[in-house]
Amino acid sequence: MNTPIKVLLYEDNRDLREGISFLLQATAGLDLRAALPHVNNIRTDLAAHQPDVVLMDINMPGMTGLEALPIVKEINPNIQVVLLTVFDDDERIFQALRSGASGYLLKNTPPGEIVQAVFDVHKGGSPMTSTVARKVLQFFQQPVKPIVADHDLSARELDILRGLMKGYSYKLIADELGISLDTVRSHIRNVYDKLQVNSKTEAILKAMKEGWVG
Amino acid sequence: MNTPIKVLLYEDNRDLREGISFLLQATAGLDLRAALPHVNNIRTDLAAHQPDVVLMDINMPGMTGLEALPIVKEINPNIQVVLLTVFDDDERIFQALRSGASGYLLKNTPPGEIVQAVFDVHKGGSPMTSTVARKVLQFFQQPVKPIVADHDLSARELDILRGLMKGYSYKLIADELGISLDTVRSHIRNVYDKLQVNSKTEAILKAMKEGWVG
DNA sequence: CCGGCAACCGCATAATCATGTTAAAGTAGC
DNA sequence: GCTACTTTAACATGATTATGCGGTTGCCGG
Repeated sequence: MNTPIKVLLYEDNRDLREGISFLLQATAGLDLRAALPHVNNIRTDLAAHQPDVVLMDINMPGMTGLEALPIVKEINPNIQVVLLTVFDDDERIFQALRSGASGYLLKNTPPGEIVQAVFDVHKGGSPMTSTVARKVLQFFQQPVKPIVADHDLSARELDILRGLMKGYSYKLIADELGISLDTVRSHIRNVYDKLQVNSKTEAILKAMKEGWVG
Repeated sequence: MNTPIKVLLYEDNRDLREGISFLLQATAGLDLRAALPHVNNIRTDLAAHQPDVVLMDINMPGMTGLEALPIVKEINPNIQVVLLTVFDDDERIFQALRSGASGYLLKNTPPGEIVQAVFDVHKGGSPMTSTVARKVLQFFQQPVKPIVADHDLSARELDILRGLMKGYSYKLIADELGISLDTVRSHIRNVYDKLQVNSKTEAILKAMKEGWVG
């Protein structure tokens, strides 16, 4: 990999922009194509500079980095975008990640690591401030839903419900569990009572919305 | 934060275990309580050492780190667990994250960073090898489903399907759309054909799985 | 020991659903 | 104009589901 990495920087704060620019320029292997104060001409910028990596502040006058991100990924999904921001609220982070950001650094990140991050994303990594990473992880762990509440369903009744949620007919469920069709009916009746519904569909929808099972 | 961080290390490979142990012991601010070759007595280990951070290999004789992880989080969710492994397959990673791992390092991580990772998790971060981080991010981005494709369902057919997904009966759907019961049947028939299913439940489940639910 | 509950089973009836067949009116494209 | 597809609709039959009203076993805790 001898060709330098083409970088585009967006940052409205002049001091910061020039500071980071200086570092990027001074780093071997990087080719800073432009350092711009706003992202309003993102399309022409991209066309003109064909960057490999875009470093982008979120909060800028005019279009924000969050708005520009989908445009970048739409034009060329191979461009790696690293967001640079002072905000670490969940909403912004997840929106950024969903839109295709490859990295998310807080502005208190040491300059050296910002440079490192450029190399990181370019070789397939995802530089993240540790607090951001933690938030992402918590997203996976949260499936420990707060409300495992009521249920009231017995083990067998859950078996039956799971059957329903697989799209099975009563007969199939009966076969699967090795019990009689009438018994399945029996259980289903009780499930309906407890869930306060009166059809297969409602039961399934409720079960899914409620989270438990499946 | 003056009290040292209490660390527990699990690693079956002797050389590695002793290498990491040495580093941890030599680091100010860390208190390596034990370095064990297997995780089979995890409960008593935890009780005896009250660690703040657990470094754990995944592949060990007897119980694996992946199996031990939920036990650790169950006993004390405040214990930060960092997994240390040679595997980077999606399955393992996501299982680990779901089970409550706070960090996930590949074994080619430089020893110095492993030590750094201990401090990281302890102060709320989530050290991750960059390739792992990337996989995690891709998880968020994938909702940009490859195919919004086929459907093939007409506008009216979608109306009917939405009715089903609200748990409505044919009759209710007919009323809602101001058409006859038989017409609803007609549409449903076509929906079933196009979705390759043959029951309300299957149609709903398929519709949800296919994503265009809302 | 007994009452309560989970799990099992049966029979019966009405409602709903699945499916076949057929067909008219409208819209769109060739 | 002809073809294709959507939307509407009717009639019919069998399958499945929803409910009602019974039962018999066990097991558990008071």
